[in-house]
Parts: sequence; structure tokens; C-alpha cells
Amino acid sequence: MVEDRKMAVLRAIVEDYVSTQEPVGSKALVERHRLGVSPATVRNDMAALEDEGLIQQPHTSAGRIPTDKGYRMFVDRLSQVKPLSAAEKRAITTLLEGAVDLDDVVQRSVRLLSQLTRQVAIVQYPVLSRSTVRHVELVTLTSTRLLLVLILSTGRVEQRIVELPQPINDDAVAVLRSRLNHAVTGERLVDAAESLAALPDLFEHHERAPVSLTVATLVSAISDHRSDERVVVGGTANLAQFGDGFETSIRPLLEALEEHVVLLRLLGEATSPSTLTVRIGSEVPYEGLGGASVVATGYGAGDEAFGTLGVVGPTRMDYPGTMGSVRAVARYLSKILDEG
Amino acid sequence: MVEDRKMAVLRAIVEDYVSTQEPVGSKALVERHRLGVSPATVRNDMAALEDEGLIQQPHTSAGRIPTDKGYRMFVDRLSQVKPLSAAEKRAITTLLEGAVDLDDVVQRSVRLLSQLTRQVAIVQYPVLSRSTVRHVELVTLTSTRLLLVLILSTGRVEQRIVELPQPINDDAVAVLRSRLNHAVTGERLVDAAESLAALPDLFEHHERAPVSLTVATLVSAISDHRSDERVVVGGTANLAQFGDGFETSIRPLLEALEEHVVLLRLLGEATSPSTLTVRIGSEVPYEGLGGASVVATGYGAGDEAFGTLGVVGPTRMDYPGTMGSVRAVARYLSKILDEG
DNA sequence: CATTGGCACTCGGAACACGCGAGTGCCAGA
DNA sequence: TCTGGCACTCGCGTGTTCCGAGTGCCAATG
Repeated sequence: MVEDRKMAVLRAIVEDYVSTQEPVGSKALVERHRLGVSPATVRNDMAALEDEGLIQQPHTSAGRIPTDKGYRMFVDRLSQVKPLSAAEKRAITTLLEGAVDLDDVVQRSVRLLSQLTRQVAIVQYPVLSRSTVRHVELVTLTSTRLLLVLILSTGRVEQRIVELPQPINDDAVAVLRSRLNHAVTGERLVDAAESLAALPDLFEHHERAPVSLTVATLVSAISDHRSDERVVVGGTANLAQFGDGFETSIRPLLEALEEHVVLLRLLGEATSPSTLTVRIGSEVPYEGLGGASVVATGYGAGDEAFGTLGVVGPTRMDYPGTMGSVRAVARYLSKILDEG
Repeated sequence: MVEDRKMAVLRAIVEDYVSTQEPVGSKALVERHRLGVSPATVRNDMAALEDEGLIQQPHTSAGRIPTDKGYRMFVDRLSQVKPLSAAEKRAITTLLEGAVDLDDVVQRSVRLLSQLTRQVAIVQYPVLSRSTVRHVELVTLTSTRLLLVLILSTGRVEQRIVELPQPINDDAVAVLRSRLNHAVTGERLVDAAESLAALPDLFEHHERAPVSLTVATLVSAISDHRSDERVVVGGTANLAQFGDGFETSIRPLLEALEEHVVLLRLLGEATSPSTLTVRIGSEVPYEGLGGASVVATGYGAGDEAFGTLGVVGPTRMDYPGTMGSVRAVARYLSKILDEG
């Protein structure tokens, strides 16, 4: 089939261009790949591919390079996710298992992902809407100041100072502490706020002021936490791949990488762990990132996402390999978090 | 005095070169600065300055640029720290006062510093050896598992799980909690470990196992915390200033910026808040950062440093302005932390 | 009708030459 | 000690040439 050969040519062009970073011509193509046809034939196919908008020439009398649409075709139909080597898998497990706490896990994941892909890696902190409250602690600092500490099942800790309008004694604090814990311990964050709503009613009228205040603070800590969408970036030195001018492509990228809001948008809305999102060039939902692609996926237990992670790299990236690495890191990270 | 004029010429060269980023010649110099002498005279002075190794020509028939030694002279003797404008001061206070917790304070400081200096900013998290223990909390999770929460005066919280060899009842936990707090509340971290050493002796022999275990965990949490030298980096987009090739200067910089150990070395050992360290070009204690300078200072209460912060930029930076910004941010940060 | 070899054509980029001008060093004179 | 003058030096931008990779088209072929 002639259609089949055309696709083989496209695949060859993508692979060659990705590895050499130079426009690829018909002659070089038949030499490096065993296509079994002559350069002239390949030229005809290339002309057809160009008509379809899958490849283009940077200028006349140069070889062809894939367009975004060409990469899209390649990713969708011409390639498959490349599994990692045994050595890489071993590296992942040993590295991730050495982590001591949540921060460390995230940190190591970023480093790992950037090293595996040789690209800029982005990992979102686990979003904790699914996690549960492990404990609430109240500490009397002074008679009108309480320290509220919220401890979550994922191991994160949130703390707030509560300034009271009037002094409170230790017994009252003890009662409040116990009722707070009774209300929310074991609850999922999403439900905890509800459970707290009725709590002030359990108290005498004159005691309600400090109670309401504390409850309000706790609720705000919980909701802050739910929307705490921190991300960590690593491997920025790999931006070197964007060989062209600094101002034109690297500066906006560095700027974007410091804007966590932008990064979250890049990673996409809580992707399910089972799907791998690839956005190529102009498909990336952020102007100023022309020439960049994003490969992202979710991680988490089962079908529910804790968060997302991925990499940003030039459109001319090794998609099969990158996709393999992203998927692998997401899986191992899910496993670690599930156990932890 | 002819020496005075030579120094004036050096100052003028540094200032011009910093603002234009181009080698500065004798003619341009007398035009832009009112030196009151002719270009020829300036040329003689320049020749002398070059003999002394303070300036150099990139190539014959080009203007002069300062050497590292020249910048050093400029910083030490020809310039003074530039105070911030009222608007900048206002920006600092409003921005920093909006912070909600420690993470946020550090985050905002980095952003602030990079915006003020238009350079890469680095802020070390407060090192807590100076800080004191505000409270220790013990929470019974199960009869053989305790959650230990350590709350510090700087607002950081450390937590550990303690697995006990045998069950413990709530009364015993209460006693332990109270004794732990009695021993360490208000203590500085450096001293807390000592104070804990004698604690198991207060208990009956058969109770000592859980006590020792808890104490050991607490001590490890404290010492972990003391060595927790996290740093945060911001404003990497300002690397654009290093105009020359990516591979030659920006890549090693980006790599260094991800190596927190290197950064800590760059910032220098816990500088006192009252001194401002400037390392210029080859003085920077890290190879591969040729062409970079570091301006750093400590922050903290009184003379005792909580940590350090600073910026990294090209040797051709505006030293007076940068020094002013670094010093100002350090002061405001100290104030915020002192109050909090 | 798909494939192939041949051939003229295009054009980007490396190599080279050239001239301008900024900047210097030196020297003699004030 | 400072200044004006003057010859000299290069770096850099511009213009020109030339080479070769790569193309498109066409006629020939199985």
C-alpha cells in the first residue's frame, strides 16, 4: 500500500529529525532506513505529505521537518509508548524508596523524571481532597492565643494561630479539642467542613465566640489545603535543548516555569492516572510556549487522581521514550503514595 | 590629587559599563561624566589603571572594561550602598506583610528580591538552631503508636510517628507530654537535646522503654530540623542578562541553581545580619560560575543569623543598588520573623 | 500506474575580502 | 602635569562569491 509507505516515511522523518535535529532529505532517509525504494519515490511521498500539512520545508532546497500535525499523527498512530529498561526501573525504585517524607518523595520524583527524560519535569503536590483528618491539636500559647495544628493522613501538617477576643482556660480548650477531634478525625477533607458546621451549637451561648472562631480557622485551613496546588519544577538546565535564541524561546519558558498557575494549566485538569496527555506545539494551552510540547499524566490510587506530573520539552522530542518515562514515574509514585 | 582622579575614572568606567554593557572609551567617558579633563588625560589614567590590573581591554582598539579586581575596588572604596526609594520600601512592607505562613514569607521574599534586583534571588529557609521550642504535643493514634508533634517558635512544625514496643495508656502519655514540655519548652534547639538526656531517669524503670524511644525520636526530629537547609530560588528568567552563549554560561548556572548544596555554599556560612558579603567573579567559591557575582547577607534577630539570602548576577551588575535591595529585604524579613 | 534515474534549478550558509570608525599609544608643546 | 595631534590597530558590519544539499519535474521503464 502506498498509504502505508507514506506513513513509514513520516515515521522515519520524525525519528531522524528528533535524533539529528536537522531537516531530513530524501537521500539520507533511504540510507538510514531500509525503505526499499529510491530517493525519487520518497520525494514524491514527501510532496504528498507536505500537501497534507504533515511536514514542511524550513526553506526551499532544504530537507523536511514535521509539523505539529505531523507529530500528532506520529504520536497517535505511528508510535507506541516505549517501556523502560530494567536498569531504569531499578533506578526508579531505589531512588523513590529512599524518600523519607512527602516533600522528599515529590523532590525525588522531579529529579528522577528530569533525568530520565532529559527535559524539564513538573510534579504537582498531591491534592488532598481525598485525604482524611488524622488529628486536630490545640495548644494554648497565651490565654488569648491558640495554636491550631491540623494533621492529615497524607502526612501533611497545617497550622494556624487563633486570636481570641477573650481569655480561655485550659479546661475549655481541652473540651474544645476533644469535640473537634470527635467531629473530624477520620473524615475526608471534603466532608470535614460540613461536620464542623453544627459544632458551636453544642456549647453554651457564652462560650460560642471562641469556638466559632476556632472552627472558622480550621475550616479555612482545610479549604486552603484543598486548593493548595503547589508544583515543583526540576531539570531546567535541560532547556539547553531549545537551541535557538534565549529571548525568543527560553526566557518566556523560564517565566512560565515560575508561574505555578500556568504550570497547573499546562499539566491539565486532574488527568486520570490511566491516560497520558500529549500536547504538541500549538496545542499547548499557553501562548509563548510555541515550540514546546507537554507530556503529562495523573497519578494516584486506582482511578482517582492525587495530582498530575509531566514534562515540558521541545516539540522535537522523543515522544515514545518520554511517554514511557512519564507513565513509569507516575505509576511508581502512585504506588509509593498508596503504601505511605 | 591624581590618585583621586584615577579612582574617579575607575568609578566612571564601572558605572558606564554596568549601564551600557559595552566597553567604554576615553572620549565617551569625558562626555558623560564631568571630569574636567581631556580624553588624552583620561587615557593616561586608563593606562595606569590597566597596569594595576583594575581594568582591561577585551581586544586592542576597544574600550576598557573593569576586571574582577576593578569591581572589588569599586565596591570596597568607590561606592556606597544605595538606599531604596520610598516606593520600593512601601512595596516591600505591603508584600511581606501579606504573607500567611512561613512558606509564604520565604516565597514572597524570593520574588521580591528578584524583582527588585532583576536578578536571580536565593533565600535560605530559616535555620532553626537559634529558634526555641514552643510546644511538644503527643497524640495517641493507637495504643502502640504515638504521634509526636514539635512546634517551634519560628512557626515550623515537625512530626514523627513513634512505634512503641508495648501499649501505653492515656495517663502515661499525659505525664510524658507534660514532662517533655517542661523539659524543652522555651529551650533553644541547640540546648533542647541536652535537657532531654536526663528525662528518662525521672520515670520508673519499667516505664522507661517508651520514654526513651519518644525522647530519641524527638531528639532526631530536632537535629533533622537543625540541618534542614532548604533554599528557594526565584527570578531565573533574569538569567537573560548573561547574554553570551547558553552552553557557556547559562547552563552551568541553571545546574548550580538546582544543586541546593552549591547554593548554600554560594550564600556563604551564616553571615551575620549586619554584614553584606560581595563575591565578585573569580572570588565566587564555585567553578563554572565565571562571570557571576554573588551578593549575600544574613537575616535574623539581632546579631544572630537565622539564615542567609542573596542574589546571583553577572559581574557587571549594579552593585550599589543590588546591595541596597539585598540589605533591605534581609532587614524586613528579619523584622517579620521576629514578630511572627 | 507506480517507480526510477537524470537533470536543471534554488538557495542557505560558509569563506573571504574590504572599508569604516572607535579607540589607543605616543610625543611634543604649553 | 595636562593637552592636542597624529599615526596605527583591529573588530565588526557589509558585500560578494561559491559550494553543495536538496528539490521538482520529466521521460523512461516494468
